Amino acid sequence: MPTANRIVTAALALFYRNGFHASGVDLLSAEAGVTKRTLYKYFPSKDDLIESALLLRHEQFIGRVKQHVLAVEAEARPLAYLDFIGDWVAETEFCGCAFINAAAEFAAREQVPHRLADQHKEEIKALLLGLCSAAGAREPAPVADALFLLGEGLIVTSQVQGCSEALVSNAKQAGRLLWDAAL
Amino acid sequence: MPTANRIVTAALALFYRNGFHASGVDLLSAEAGVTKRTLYKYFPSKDDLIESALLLRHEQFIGRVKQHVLAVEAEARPLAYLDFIGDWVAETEFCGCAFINAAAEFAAREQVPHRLADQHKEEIKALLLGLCSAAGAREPAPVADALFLLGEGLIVTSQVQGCSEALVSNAKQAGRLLWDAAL
DNA sequence: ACCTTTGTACACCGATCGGTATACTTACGC
DNA sequence: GCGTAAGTATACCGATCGGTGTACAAAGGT
Repeated sequence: MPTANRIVTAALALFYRNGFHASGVDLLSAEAGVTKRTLYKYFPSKDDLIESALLLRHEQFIGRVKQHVLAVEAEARPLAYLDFIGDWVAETEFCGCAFINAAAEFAAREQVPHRLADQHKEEIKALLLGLCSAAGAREPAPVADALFLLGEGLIVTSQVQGCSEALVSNAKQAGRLLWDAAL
Repeated sequence: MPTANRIVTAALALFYRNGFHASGVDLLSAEAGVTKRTLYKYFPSKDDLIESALLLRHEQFIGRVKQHVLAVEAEARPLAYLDFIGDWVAETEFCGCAFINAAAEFAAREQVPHRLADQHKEEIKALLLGLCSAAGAREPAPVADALFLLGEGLIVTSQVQGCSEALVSNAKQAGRLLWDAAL
């Protein structure tokens, strides 16, 4: 694995687990198994590393969710999105959504991490809208938004309180009810 | 206003606007109009100040939501919760939920701010469950969870992407549909 | 009148922050 | 075999971090 990728991968993991401000460059380089000097050869500042880590996360995440929803027939894809979120929040390494965390730590909308979070969520919403439309919703936008919001709620609640099977199940049930009403 | 209250109020505002790690003690004391020395007379450490600020926030927030939902008849209270969230996220000073932000910055569950966030959300969920029960839901728990998740989704999405009228409206519509189905 | 409390002003502490300089090793291409 | 690029090791930079020591001004209670 090329050095730059090793660095950004390790950085993403540490940022995700530890937070952005709380992860110092010394720790980042140690975690990547490289010298601070090497890290700065590839990423001219910590801000650049944060940006690269979030871009990597975006690609990874979008890939995972697409792979999951495209594995089922078109009519089931909107609800498969909630299934995906439900599986994700149950993972032991789950630490919330990296982009929500970024928006929380970089509160100003103009800050790069916050803007990346905005774009990431926009892409997820667009994907979900397409799925709802293709699955035959009469009005795709309202149900796509509703499913998205249930997913976001599941993400942050699992982050704050830990994953609860009952909550995941209730979220899916609500999603099913909303989806059936949207056909 | 007593000095300690001035400090914790200013601290809460700054933490909420700026984040916890990003708000230094020098800035905190300046914002409170008080010397760093005075700040440390009332709060032996920054961690203590964070804890006090979050406790204040909890009291304020629970008070506001109760006041809002109790202003309408019992049958309308579950949906009035979503109305409250919808109004809140549209405020210009809105910076997300202070407790979700705290859980994001203090990722480990054992950290005090994260634990306070857990307790805060638990209290909100209990309140909502009571409202759903009193309003005549056949099974209060699933619909209470669903309304809660829609609210949490609305909070984080408005934080990341800014408040959108369409999104708020879609959240309320989904809530109405879920609530009608729960009677 | 006096003493205690409350707060100010400000210099200071060690540690850590993001980031850099210098000198050295290693490996690979031509 | 030699030059160049990649990476290491380590010491260092100024700034800021959370937190403290000290000396002094005001104000209130008795």
